[in-house]
Amino acid sequence: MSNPSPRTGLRERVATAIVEAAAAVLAERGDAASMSDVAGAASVARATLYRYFPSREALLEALGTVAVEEAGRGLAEARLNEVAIEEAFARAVRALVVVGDYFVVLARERGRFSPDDFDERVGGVLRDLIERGRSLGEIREDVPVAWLVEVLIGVIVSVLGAATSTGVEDKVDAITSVFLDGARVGSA
Amino acid sequence: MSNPSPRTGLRERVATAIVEAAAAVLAERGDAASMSDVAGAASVARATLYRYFPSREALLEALGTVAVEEAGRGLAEARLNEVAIEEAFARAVRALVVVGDYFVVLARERGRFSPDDFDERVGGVLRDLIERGRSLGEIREDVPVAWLVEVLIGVIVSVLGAATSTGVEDKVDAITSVFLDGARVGSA
DNA sequence: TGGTTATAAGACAGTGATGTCCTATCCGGC
DNA sequence: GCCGGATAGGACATCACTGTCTTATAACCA
Repeated sequence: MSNPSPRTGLRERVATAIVEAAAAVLAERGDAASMSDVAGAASVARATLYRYFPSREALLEALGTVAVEEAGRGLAEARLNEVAIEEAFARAVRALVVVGDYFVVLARERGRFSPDDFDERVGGVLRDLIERGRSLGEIREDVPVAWLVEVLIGVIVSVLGAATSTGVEDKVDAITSVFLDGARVGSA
Repeated sequence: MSNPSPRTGLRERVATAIVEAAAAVLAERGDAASMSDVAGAASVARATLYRYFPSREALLEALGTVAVEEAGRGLAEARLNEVAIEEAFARAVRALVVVGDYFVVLARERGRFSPDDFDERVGGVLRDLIERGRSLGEIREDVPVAWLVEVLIGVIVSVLGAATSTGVEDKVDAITSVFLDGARVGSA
């Protein structure tokens, strides 16, 4: 009895596998997905799913926590305010694209759980980035910051949903470039 | 008995009022909204709601049909291929913004009902518009058309969701301008 | 191999939403 | 004022999902 629980390693692996499956299923089918769907996607019996997460709410919360954690950590590690605006946007987008389905679910379902955490660690960071760009004269001021934040999130989610099997950098480049410079061919 | 059904005028009015309420509720709460929520929002008894739409599925389908119809009609009447690209995008965006909550629900829930109708009357039109812009050298070719279509839809939905109580033209201008030229301050 | 623990599979009750039905009431047309 | 259809409000069965539990089996560790 040296360890409090002997198989804590495996347990954590299965837990993350379940959350991963939940993210995939919820990203695709949205709220309509049931616990059976999640269990099936995770190749796990429904009872096992409930052993790991005592309720649907608990699973959703865990998923949201992981998503906010990863997105927030990625954004924090990106040192956005230490690089030029364009590079900062590229890093921010990359940090969120890497989160993948987790971020899609988070963006869609934020407000139902932990809207404060999301705002503090993701929304607020994007807002700060945009405002820094404004103060440098690089980001337009004729559109409310809140709209730009929503648009950026929306563009990321759209591309993540539309992308079939492209590499991460392709998506990051496309999102960053379209968000910053639009769909029109630049004069450059 | 000159008319097949005497109160057909009122009936239609109530029906559209119900669908309107459904669009508002579903746009805000998503799939989580129940028939009771819709009935409440429409200020109608639940039984009455079921008299007009025999099932939730029927209500959703009616909502989707109206949304596709209005969006498709607006796009068709916009004569997109008779004006310059920028004006065409503005008209397309306006046609979809005017649909409001209907379009938000449609964009979010498309694929669950009538994905073909949506593709034919909305998605395809946007795709054609983008491809015309490409052939004119005005729209970038380094991002897949499908992505651009999704991004445009995503931007519209994002702004519609973020906008508090702004006028339609403000939203249209912001969406069109951000989609075409991005969030960065142009060199112009 | 033997003992321990997680798991799969399924039965089960609780719950909330769906869809049906009924009755008193209301409202528009005469 | 009167009448017919529509509505509000609520009771009711049904259904799907949730969450709990049991048992036989499988996986793991020593």
